[in-house]
Amino acid sequence: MKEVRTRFAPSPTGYMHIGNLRTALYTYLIAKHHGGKFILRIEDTDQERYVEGAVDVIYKTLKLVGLEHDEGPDIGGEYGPYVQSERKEIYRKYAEKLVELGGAYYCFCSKERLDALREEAQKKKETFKYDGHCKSLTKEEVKAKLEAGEPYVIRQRIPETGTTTFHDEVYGTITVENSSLDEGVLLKSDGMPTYNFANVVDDSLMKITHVVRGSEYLSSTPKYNLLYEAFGWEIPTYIHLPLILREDGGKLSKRHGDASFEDLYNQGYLPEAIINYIALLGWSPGTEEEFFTLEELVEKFDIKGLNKSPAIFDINKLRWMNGEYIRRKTLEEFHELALPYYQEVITNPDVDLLKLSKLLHTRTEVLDDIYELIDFIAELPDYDVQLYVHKKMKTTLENSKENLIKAYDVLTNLDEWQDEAIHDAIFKLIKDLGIKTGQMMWPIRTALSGKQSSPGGATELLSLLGKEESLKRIKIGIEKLSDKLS
RNA sequence: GGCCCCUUGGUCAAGUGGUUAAGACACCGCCCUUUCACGGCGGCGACAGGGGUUCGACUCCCCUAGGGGUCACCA
Repeated sequence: MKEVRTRFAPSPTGYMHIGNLRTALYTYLIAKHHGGKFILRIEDTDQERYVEGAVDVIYKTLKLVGLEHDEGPDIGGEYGPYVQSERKEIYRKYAEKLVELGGAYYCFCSKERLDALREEAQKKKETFKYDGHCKSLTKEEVKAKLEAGEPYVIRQRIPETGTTTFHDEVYGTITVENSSLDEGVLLKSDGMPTYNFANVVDDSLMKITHVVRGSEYLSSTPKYNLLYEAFGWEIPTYIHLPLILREDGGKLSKRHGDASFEDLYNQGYLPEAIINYIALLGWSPGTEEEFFTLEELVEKFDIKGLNKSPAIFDINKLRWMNGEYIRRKTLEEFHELALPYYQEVITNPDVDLLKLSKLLHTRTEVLDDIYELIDFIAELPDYDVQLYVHKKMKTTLENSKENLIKAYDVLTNLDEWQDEAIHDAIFKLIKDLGIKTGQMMWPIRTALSGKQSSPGGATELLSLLGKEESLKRIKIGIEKLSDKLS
C-alpha cells in the first residue's frame, strides 16, 4: 500500500475555530495512524481576505496542540511551495491545459452581466447557474478577445446530462445530476485560482491520498471528481466530517463570536484537554474510555468510528474535562500554571502560594476560575452581614458576634501560626464553649472571606491569610455585626 | 426554494434484527464535611412521526416532519 498523505489546508483568516482544529486533528490522526505524512498547505488565494499575521496563528495553534506537520511552508518538502499564492503559475498552466482537454473554457462575461443573471434567477426563485454564454465561443473568437486584452476567467465545463457519483468514507456513495451543477469559475480574472480548482490541482500534485474536510464540501465534491476525471488523475479517498454546531444549532463562525482555539486557550483551557474533547465530537472509539493523549488517539483513531450527524459544541463538557485534566496534574504542575494568576492579584507576602494551590487544585476547572477563587485574598469584599446567618450551621448574628470575639482572643494569643496549632486552638475553644462546630467555623470563615463560599474552610483560610490579616478581618467582622445589632 | 446530508435523553455518544437501549457531561437527591469543591452512592431522562419488510424492528425500505449544509471571480 502506498504511503498515506493527508493535508490540512486552512485559509489564513487569523481565526481557528474548533471545527477547523478538529479537522486538523482528524486529518493528522488519519495520516499518523497509518504511519503517513501530514502536510500543511496555506490556501490564500483570496487576496481580499488576507489577514496580517494569520499564518502565524495557524503555526502557533498547531504547535500548541502538538499537531506537527511533515511538510509545509515553514519547513518545506518535496511538493512545495505550500502556499497557494506562490503557485499561481502552476494553476494557470493547468487551467489552460484543462481548456485544451475540454474540461474548461474561457469566459468573458462581465460582472454586470452575471449580476443581472443572478438577479433574474432570484426573481424567478431559481437557483443561479451560469448560462453558458461563453461556452460556444470559437477558438478564434477566444483568441481575438484574449489578444484584445479582455479580462476573462476560466470556467469548468460540466456535461449537461448524466450523473456524477463519488464515494465518501463516512457518507457513502452519493450521486447527483450533472444538470444541477454550476459551471463555476476555476481561474479568477486576477489570475488566482478559486478554491474549487486549487484544491484539486494541489491535492493531486502533492500526492494527497486522503482528502479530509468538513461536510460543507460534500455538495461540491462531484465537481471535483469531474475535474480529476478530466485531467485523468486518480481520485483520492474522501473523508467528509460532520460539522460542529453552535449551542443553538448554527454553524460555528467568527461572525457569531464563537470561541476560537485561541480564545479558549487564553481563558485557561489546556490544549490537551481541548484536543481530547474535540476528538470525541463526531468520533467514538467504541469503548467507554474518554481520556486520550494525542499518542493514544493516533493509535486508536479509526474512520469507522466517525459519526455522520453534526455535533453541538458543549462548552460545559469541555469545562468538566479541562477540570479533570487539571486535577490529574501533580500539585507542582498545577502550581506552576496558577502562579501567574496569583502574582497578578495577591500582594500580601504572608500568603503561602503553594498552600493556596493545594486548595485550588480541585476547585479549578478553567485557569481563569482562579481570579474569582482568590479575589477575596487580595481584598476583603464589602459583604452583607446576613452572610453570617446560616441555618444549617445554626448561626445567628448574635452568636456569630460572640464566637468571633472569643475566637479573636484565642487567636491573638496563639503564637504558633501553623495549621495544626490553629485547628487545635479553635476546637478546644469550641469544646470549652460547648457549641456546635459550625457555629464557630462558619462565622470565622465568613469574616475571613466575606463570601458565600471559599476555597477552604476557616482553618485553611486562617493559615493562608496569616495571623495579622486574619485578626484584622475578624475584627472587621465583629464591628460589622456590632453595628448591625446595635 | 433546488440539490445534498443528518435524526437514540438538554448535550456528546454506544448500539448494526431478538439488549432490563450502555457510558459521559449537565441536572436532582443522599453521604463525606467547618462553606465550596473533590470523592462516593443513587435518581431523572431517549430510539422524531407514520407506513411497510419480518416470527420479531432503534437497527432494513418508503413517506412525512424537523435540523443542517450548499447554491460567489469565499474557502
